[in-house]
Amino acid sequence: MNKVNVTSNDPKWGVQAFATLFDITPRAVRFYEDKGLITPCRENGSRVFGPVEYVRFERILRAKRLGFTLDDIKEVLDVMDGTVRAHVELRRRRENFARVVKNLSRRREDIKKLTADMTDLCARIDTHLADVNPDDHGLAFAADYEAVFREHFADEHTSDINRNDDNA
Amino acid sequence: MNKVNVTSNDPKWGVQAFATLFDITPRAVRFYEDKGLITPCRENGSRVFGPVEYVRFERILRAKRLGFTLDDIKEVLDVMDGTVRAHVELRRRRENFARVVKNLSRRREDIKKLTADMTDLCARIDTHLADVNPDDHGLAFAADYEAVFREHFADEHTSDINRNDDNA
DNA sequence: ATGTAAGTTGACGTTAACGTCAACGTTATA
DNA sequence: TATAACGTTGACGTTAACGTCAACTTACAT
Repeated sequence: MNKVNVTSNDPKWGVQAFATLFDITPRAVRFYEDKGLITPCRENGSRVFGPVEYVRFERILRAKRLGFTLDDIKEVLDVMDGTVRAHVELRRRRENFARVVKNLSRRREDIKKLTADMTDLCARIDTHLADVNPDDHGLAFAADYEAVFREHFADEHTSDINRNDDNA
Repeated sequence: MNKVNVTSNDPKWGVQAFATLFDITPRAVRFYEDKGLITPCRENGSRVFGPVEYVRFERILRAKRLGFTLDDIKEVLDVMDGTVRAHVELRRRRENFARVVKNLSRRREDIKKLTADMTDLCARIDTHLADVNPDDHGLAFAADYEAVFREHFADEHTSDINRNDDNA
C-alpha cells in the first residue's frame, strides 16, 4: 500500500528506441503526443518513456490495429485517466463504449468469415499451381457464390430491423 | 450443370438503393468501381447491381472493416476472378494471403483484450456514477497497470525473436 | 574543438477514401 | 410541358495519420 515510486531500475527509452520497440517511427510517436495520447516525462528537453508509457502505447496500437481513430482512442484514454469528471459526458462515452464492445463481437464474425475465405482461396491457388493443365479456374468462385446467394440474402434481410452503426 | 443464367426474378438495385443496403453513399460505390473492385452491368448508362455484386460487396466491406486497404482487397479479388494467370505472381500473393491469415488470429487476440479492457472500463464507470462521493477514481487505472508490467514486459521480449509484420 | 549520434520544434508534402459540388442526361408523373 | 427523381461524369476539397525535410540544440567520445 506504500507508494514508494521506485523508478530506479525500471527500463527507460528515448523516442527512437521506444519507436523501434513498436516497429514504428519516432515521428509517429511524437504525433501521438501532439494528439494528447501519451505524455512522456522529459529529461532536459528530451522525451523519456518508461513502463507506464509502454503499456499505454500497447493498448493504443491495439485499438489502432482494429481500425479505431486516434480521436476514438483518446476518448477512451481520457476516461481512464480520470480527466472526464462531468457525469453527463461520462454517461455519453459509456454508451459509446458499450456499442464498441457489441461491434467487437461482430468483428470476430468478420475475422471468422474472412479467415475461411482466405484459407479456401489459398487452397484453390495451391491446387491450381499443382495442376498440369490450366482449365477454367477463374470462374469457379463466381459460380459458387451465385448459387448460395438466395438463402444468404434472405437471412440478411429478415434480421435487417435491428441494425446498428459502426465503430465509435 | 446447365448455365441457364436466370436473372429474371433476381433482385436488382440502382446505385442509390444498393448503397443504402450497405449503409454507405453512392459516391463510395462509384469510387469502388473506379478502383476496379466491382463492375456492375449497365442498362442504358446506369449501373445495375444484382446478387453477384451484393455478395462481392459484402466481402469487400468485411475486409475493409478489418482495416485492409482497397488495394489489398483488390489483390484478393483479382485472384478470385482468375485475372492473375502468372504463376510467379500467384505464388507471391498466396504467401501474402497466408500471412494475412496468420495476422487475423492475432487480431482475434486484440479483440479479446480490447473487449476485456472496455467492459472493465464500463464497469468502473458504472460504479463511479452510482457512487455518492467522488473519490480518487481517476488514478486507479495507472496504478493497476504499473503493477503487472514487469511480468508482462518479460513475456513480450522473450518471444520477440519471431516477429512478423502487419497486414498485407 | 570537432565530429557524431541523439534529441528538439516547425513547416510542408503525401496518401487513402471518400465528400461536395457543378453541369448534364433520362424517365415518369401531374 | 415542366418538374421531380434518379442517374451520369469530371473536378476539386477534405480529413487522418503520418513522411520528409530543415534548422537547431545537447551530450559525449576522440
